Amino acid sequence: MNNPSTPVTDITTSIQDGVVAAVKSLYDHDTAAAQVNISTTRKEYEGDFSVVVFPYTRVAKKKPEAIANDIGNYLVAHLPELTSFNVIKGFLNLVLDKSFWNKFLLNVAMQEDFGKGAAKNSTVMVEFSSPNTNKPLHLGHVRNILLGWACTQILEKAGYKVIKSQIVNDRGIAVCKTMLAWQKFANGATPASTNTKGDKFVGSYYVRFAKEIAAEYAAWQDTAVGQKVFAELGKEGQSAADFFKSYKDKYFNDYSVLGKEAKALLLQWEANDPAVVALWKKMNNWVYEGFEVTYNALGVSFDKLYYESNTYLLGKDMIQKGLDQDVFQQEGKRVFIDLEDKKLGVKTVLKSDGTSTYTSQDIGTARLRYEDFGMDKVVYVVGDEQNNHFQVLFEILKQLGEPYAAGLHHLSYGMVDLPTGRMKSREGTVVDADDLIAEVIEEARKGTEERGDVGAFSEEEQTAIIQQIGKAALKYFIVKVNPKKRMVFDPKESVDMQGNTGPYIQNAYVRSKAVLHKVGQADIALAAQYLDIKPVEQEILITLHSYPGLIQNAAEQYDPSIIASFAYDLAKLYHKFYHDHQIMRAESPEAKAFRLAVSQTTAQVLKSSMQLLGIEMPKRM
RNA sequence: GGCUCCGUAGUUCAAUGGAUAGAAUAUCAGAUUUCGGCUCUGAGGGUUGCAGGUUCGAGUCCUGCCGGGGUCACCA
Repeated sequence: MNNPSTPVTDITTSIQDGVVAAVKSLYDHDTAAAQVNISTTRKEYEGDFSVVVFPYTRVAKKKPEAIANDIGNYLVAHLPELTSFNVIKGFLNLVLDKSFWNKFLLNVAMQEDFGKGAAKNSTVMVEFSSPNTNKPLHLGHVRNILLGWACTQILEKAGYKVIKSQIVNDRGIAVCKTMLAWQKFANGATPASTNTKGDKFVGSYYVRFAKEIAAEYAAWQDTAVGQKVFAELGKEGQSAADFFKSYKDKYFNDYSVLGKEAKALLLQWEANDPAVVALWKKMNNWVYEGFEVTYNALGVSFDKLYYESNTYLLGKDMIQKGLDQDVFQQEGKRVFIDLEDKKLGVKTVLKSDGTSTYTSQDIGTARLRYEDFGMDKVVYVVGDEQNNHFQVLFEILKQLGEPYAAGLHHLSYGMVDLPTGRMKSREGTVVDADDLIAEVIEEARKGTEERGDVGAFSEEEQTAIIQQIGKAALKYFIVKVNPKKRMVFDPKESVDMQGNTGPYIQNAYVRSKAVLHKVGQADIALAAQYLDIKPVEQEILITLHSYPGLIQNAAEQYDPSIIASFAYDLAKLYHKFYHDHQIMRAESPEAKAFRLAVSQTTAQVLKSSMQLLGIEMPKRM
């Protein structure tokens, strides 16, 4: 039963196993250890862990209190770590020997890699960020990136081999619109010549195209052709404005001069026209340079990049395989899958001209990834508006019998709203990622200067600390929310330093480090003799004890918010501990040594858990 | 309309089917302070959208409503 990642130390599994044995021995009934309901004892009762015994009333045919007594006696007799128990209703509260906690702290929690799960011999690819090359990153991407990054860190810590990847949407009509606008209106300007960040520079031409075509469209509406179209196709009683609003796409395809040029560019690109491809490469590289700056600011990186320009034609052989296996149906050149029975509708995978779709691309890309890495799990970090797409994709890959099909997961997250409502590009309420990062850092700078407590450091150190604080505020604010929930991002609250925030946790870390710095390292031999563990100290130990299990939970559920709450709880407890107990002038040398060990471990675990969220700890604040 | 996710203090968020639903923030009251701003202590604040059901036990599971989001493309 001894899992290498959780040696003797994981007392909860010992208790669960003990309960299984007790139930077998007392009532001759088999239960699974995982089914044993165990939790930490609530503060108002005596004990460390509690077992809920209600589930055994049926097999024992006794009152819950009697069962709890039976099992309690059995456990105390069989588990040396247990000293006593008490029973309240159906709850069996178990009291552990103080030496258990002492040993746990000194022998287990203090280990450098505490929390690290046993190697799982399983490779998981996490796909996140996955931007378009015609738009700079915004607040929505920030949530995606932070969630994705945190997942990679958590999975790695849990014992998986992790590949960080993104697929760049670098082709298509939108990209051609941007290129066209640059050709027509830039006069050869570059990011360097205009001193503009590359992605912003390119993005501005995408916006420029939208403006130009809107003007073109408006002018066309007054022409004889435009009026004729309205007269012929406009519905009874429909205003010209309403009609032309709904006619926009049709106009782009059938009448627009700019639209025609953009489409011609796309055809040239697909035909590998050297001049077009060269321009495309040049502009995309500007974008990548810009993205790199933002990724660096957020502290994320990737192992493998996929480009849609390389993958958009993939998947045809998979489609053929699916046709051979009768997974897909065909109608002329069009290939589709009928998933009505799964309530997922009918999805086209190849269009009637035989060209690819989003679905076929993703089928091909999944296969390519498997050939590249042989992973058995893939996590797609993508917004919840694509739930249907991924359900269909996963179902198809399953029916095709892909070996990794059982390990596919869509980490679907909700949109980020502003207090004023949804972000809308048309109304200019989109929060730019770079602006946001700059803003939180600026706010951190103001806060730090007001308190004036980094004055002793060099300019360089101050800047580093301020950046760490600002980024922590932003990252923690976003990642503490359960991913699947739509969240409200209040810029004001995001830079708060008080309460349930990143800087608050950083503060606990800095405080514990300062204690160690001032008072010295823990004397382990001396600390081992301290058994009069105080309630707050005990709470810290119980919290630390839960860390490895929570990492596994967070990895299984792909939910970084679990780690965020853990870090906050630990920070809060440490602040309280610091407030309640003397360290330097502790009542005994043993107590002092023990409290230093608590401080040291808390510092290390705070750092470790925040690192899982992509948050750095400053040296001082 | 079909499918799906969400609905918890004023607000933003917690709560492996377990004990009296918790934090933060805002508010109020004290304390402290050169400050209406920083810090500390405390208080109030809830029929967990509604109605049923399952269970020893439901915020959590099931059914039906109500409200909100998303999605129902030969776009990506």
